Amino acid sequence: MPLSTSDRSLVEPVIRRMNALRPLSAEARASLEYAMLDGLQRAGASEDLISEGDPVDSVRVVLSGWLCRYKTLEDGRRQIVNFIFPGESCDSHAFLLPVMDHSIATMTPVVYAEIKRARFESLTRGDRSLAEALWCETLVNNAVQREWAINLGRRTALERVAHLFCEIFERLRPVGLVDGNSCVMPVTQMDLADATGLSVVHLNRTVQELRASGLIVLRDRTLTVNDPDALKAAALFSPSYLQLYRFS
Amino acid sequence: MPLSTSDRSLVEPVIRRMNALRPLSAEARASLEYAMLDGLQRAGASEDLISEGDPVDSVRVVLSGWLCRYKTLEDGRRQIVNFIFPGESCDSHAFLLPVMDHSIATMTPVVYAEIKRARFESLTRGDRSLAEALWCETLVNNAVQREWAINLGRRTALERVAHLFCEIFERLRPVGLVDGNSCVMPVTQMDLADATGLSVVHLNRTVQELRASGLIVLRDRTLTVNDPDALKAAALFSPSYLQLYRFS
DNA sequence: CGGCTGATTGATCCCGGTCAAATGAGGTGG
DNA sequence: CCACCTCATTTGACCGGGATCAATCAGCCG
Repeated sequence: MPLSTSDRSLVEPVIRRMNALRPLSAEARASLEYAMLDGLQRAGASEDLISEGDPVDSVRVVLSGWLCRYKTLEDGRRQIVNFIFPGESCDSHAFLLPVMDHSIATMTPVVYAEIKRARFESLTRGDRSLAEALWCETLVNNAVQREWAINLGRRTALERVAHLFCEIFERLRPVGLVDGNSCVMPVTQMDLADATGLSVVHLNRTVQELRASGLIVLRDRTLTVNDPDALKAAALFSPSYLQLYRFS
Repeated sequence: MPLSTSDRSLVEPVIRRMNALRPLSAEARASLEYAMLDGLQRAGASEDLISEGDPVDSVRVVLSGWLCRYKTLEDGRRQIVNFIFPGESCDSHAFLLPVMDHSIATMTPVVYAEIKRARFESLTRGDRSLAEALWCETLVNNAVQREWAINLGRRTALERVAHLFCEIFERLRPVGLVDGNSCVMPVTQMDLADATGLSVVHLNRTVQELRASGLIVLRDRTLTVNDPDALKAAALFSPSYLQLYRFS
């Protein structure tokens, strides 16, 4: 479908984020912007963009909406291993690993830019700043993944959910998606359960425990945290792994 | 301490591994080998090589011994988030992220090569093949980290331990540390517990369950798996995430 | 109004944690 | 060679966090 030139403002946060990860040359910035505008796509909620085992033939950059990376076991058990938020990219390893080891699904309607492999390679060939920014993103991603491991392995249900909420808040903030003490929470409790390694039932009870203790307000797909420090304390949350200083 | 020229054979597996990840130019290979031989180090068991929050000022490549990446919570709970085996490197992000988000400890005595940041940068500046091999290593690492997430979040105790054993086997094999159906298992049950998110007591009982069912023999720091397929089935293990085809 | 999806609640069970003690297996010094 | 210490493995008893199963409730949409 046709997209207006006002889409430029749509890709701006991506450029800003990449540039914060690693300073981009003016040319890299321009050609990235152009490539993104060239490949704008939309997807509905609950669609698989790519599945485990699929060949990787393009890089996707998220402009709006929430996605998740997940893996499943043969018998249907499912674990969301990470979220993907606006400004982040999906498959920056397009040309290094041939097939996906996990799946990527939309959790909400999504707008993203798809850059084909060949084009992406020509983007990074000439200028190493873009490749470095993407590598940097991979490294931050890796750090997030490690934090998720300790979350799943060693935190209690309450700590896990609180920690996830803290992380979501801090990751949405630099892209302007946090408004005061609130942000949208457009996903189902089933998704939150799969992200925290809990059953839906117990996730629900844990959310209610957080509500009862006054740590969160979760209503109408909106999460409000009146006392962020209290929530962080309950979650044993320390944001250093997110490398946020880069975005300030 | 002085190291003989026979150390060349010590670094050879590293070169081979890097080359499998991404073909290295002859110069890259030579200068990497030289840099490693120049920075050989030893460490005893149970030492922290670097801790969460420390600045990263060098890249370490493991030549022999087992290490682990771990994170801890304020109250002492500890999660091993990954193992590091011979041929693998520790901090390939030396020049992109300034401080460690996790700690790295030896689990056995270790020999490694330390390449200082400045030297490392000059290694990658001239030739992009080495940087790409390291990026590739980071990506594989990332995939392993995701598998650990589903291991911790969705597998039962028995599946987790079986899965860890399968992974150890497959990661040791390409560096020649698997002998038939056996490999060394030089770590304590406490370490295995911290890697699987279990308590030591329950890990012990799970190991005994694996023994009783005939899936493993674990004795004298040696792990033997007589029927690898059976163990893989019990673990719901599928090795694709390890990208092993590269090493065959 | 019926059907669907997601949130919530209740009852019950069991996997895995916790606490505590016993057993082994080196290592060391007398 | 033995006494002793330390660290790792193992076992037992008990408990509780979170899973499971099932039913109800609340929107939302056609």
